[in-house]
Amino acid sequence: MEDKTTIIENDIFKNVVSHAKEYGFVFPSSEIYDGLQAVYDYGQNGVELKNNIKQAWWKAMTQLHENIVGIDAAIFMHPTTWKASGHVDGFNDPMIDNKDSKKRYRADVLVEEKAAEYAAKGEQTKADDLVKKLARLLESNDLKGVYDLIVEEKITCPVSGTCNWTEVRQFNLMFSTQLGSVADDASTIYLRPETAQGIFVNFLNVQKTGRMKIPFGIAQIGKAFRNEIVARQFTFRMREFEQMEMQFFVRPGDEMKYYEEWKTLRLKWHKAIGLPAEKLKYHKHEKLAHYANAAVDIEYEFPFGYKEIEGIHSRTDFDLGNHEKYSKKKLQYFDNELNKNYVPYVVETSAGADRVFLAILCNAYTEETVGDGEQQKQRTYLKLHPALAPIKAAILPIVKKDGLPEKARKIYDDLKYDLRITYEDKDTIGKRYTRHDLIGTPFCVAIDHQTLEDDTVTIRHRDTMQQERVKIEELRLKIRKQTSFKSILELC
RNA sequence: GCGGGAGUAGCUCAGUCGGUAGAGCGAUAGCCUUCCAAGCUAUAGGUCGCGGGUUCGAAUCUCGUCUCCCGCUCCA
Repeated sequence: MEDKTTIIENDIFKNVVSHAKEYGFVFPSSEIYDGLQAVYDYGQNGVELKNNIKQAWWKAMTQLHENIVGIDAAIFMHPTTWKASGHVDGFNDPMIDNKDSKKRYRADVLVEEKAAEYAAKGEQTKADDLVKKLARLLESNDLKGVYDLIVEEKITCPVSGTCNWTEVRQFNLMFSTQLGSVADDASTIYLRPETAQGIFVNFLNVQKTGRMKIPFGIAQIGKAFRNEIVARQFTFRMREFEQMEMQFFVRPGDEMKYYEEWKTLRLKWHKAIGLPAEKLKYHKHEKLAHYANAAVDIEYEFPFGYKEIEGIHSRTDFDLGNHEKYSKKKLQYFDNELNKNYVPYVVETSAGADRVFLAILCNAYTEETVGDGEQQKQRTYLKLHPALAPIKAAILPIVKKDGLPEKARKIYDDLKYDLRITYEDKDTIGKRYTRHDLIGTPFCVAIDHQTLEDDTVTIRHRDTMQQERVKIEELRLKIRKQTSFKSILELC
């Protein structure tokens, strides 16, 4: 029973992926060259949808909170940034696999365990030598040396008991590149693995120039890059992805209060953009990252299971504190009420734009059987929130003659400055309705012969297929009202 | 990284015993048409993922490689 459900759900996901490609939402990157693993491009409809999601987030953050402002920091940052953040040391692990048990280990951990074994047996010198040797090899990035050491020491896999190892590979989280036209070691920099650090290094700039008073937040939307061990599930886990992050700076000791507040507010936002409450849940982290003292994920029930779409972390003063240490610049705030300086604590909300996009797309994808008996047929459409839909309305003359196209063009030209709309007169009206259902256009405006007589048109609603007749002059207000971000923001 | 499955037109897929590739939908240009993809005509689109090998001949057999999917592993 459960298997059957999984299969059906996987089919639905496959359909969503196909649909995303066929209707211009998401294409595999460099597809003509066979694609590039875990990299995807957004197509003509995808970019509109994604931009709308980002706007809904940006407005919810900056427009609705007078104490939150936005920035747009560069992707390139000073290399020391990543030492301070812990990314350089924390995520450079040498990995090794045992070919018999198929288990993967941290190579350095295997050697350290061996050393501990020696120590336990009272061979302290031997243990110390081994640890020193390992440190030297890691220092010089000598992976072959680490492998040789493991073989030399006859370290076996605890599961298979064999010494049949693969070579030692480096797991590098960050992508590196060269800054400047002359390549040398000194100019190696990283593509940022998270946007947060761009906010932290600008903490004082924003606080001072914006005269921000704690508590306050800095929001940012931007690309981030990570090498993933396994990159899978379509756009869910990509090497290049976009984050929507907000760092909220608070008085030390207040962090749990704001952590709870943002936990609630962020869930509300996901509901407001159309994700159903029953498919959203919190997932509390038991194991915390090096920088956090509390962490929770907001998960959405994708066809392939509950997965994280946003993380809310209490990051303490870890980041600002470390940047103080490494930069030797004081990153503190003078609190008038307390009459003292301190390094603020940080509550982070970090949503994946691509993940929210995928959740919205999965949720919107609807296959329905409509009609009875012989008339019964399948209908596929995207039930997108009107404010998020790539195209807000299609302007369609019911036939391509009798002056209807001209009349429709006039309406289109009049509305195009206010609304993202399209004009189409190819094919029967039914086909055109269907085409727009498939990309989630909420409204289709039909111009018929009656229009020529009394300046009224019909509006056909995507979800219900119901039509209403309205005056041309009412169109603008009516469509703008229903596709405006206000309907989302009011729920945030 | 390991194991399993797959890759043929934009999409979904056929393709027999090895004999130089098809359908449906979609697209394009028209015709017809007053409301939900279904009428008519025409057209475009594929070195069968890529590269070797076997063969007179490979979409088909074989080896390698790349990409995707499922499971394991790892993960902030």
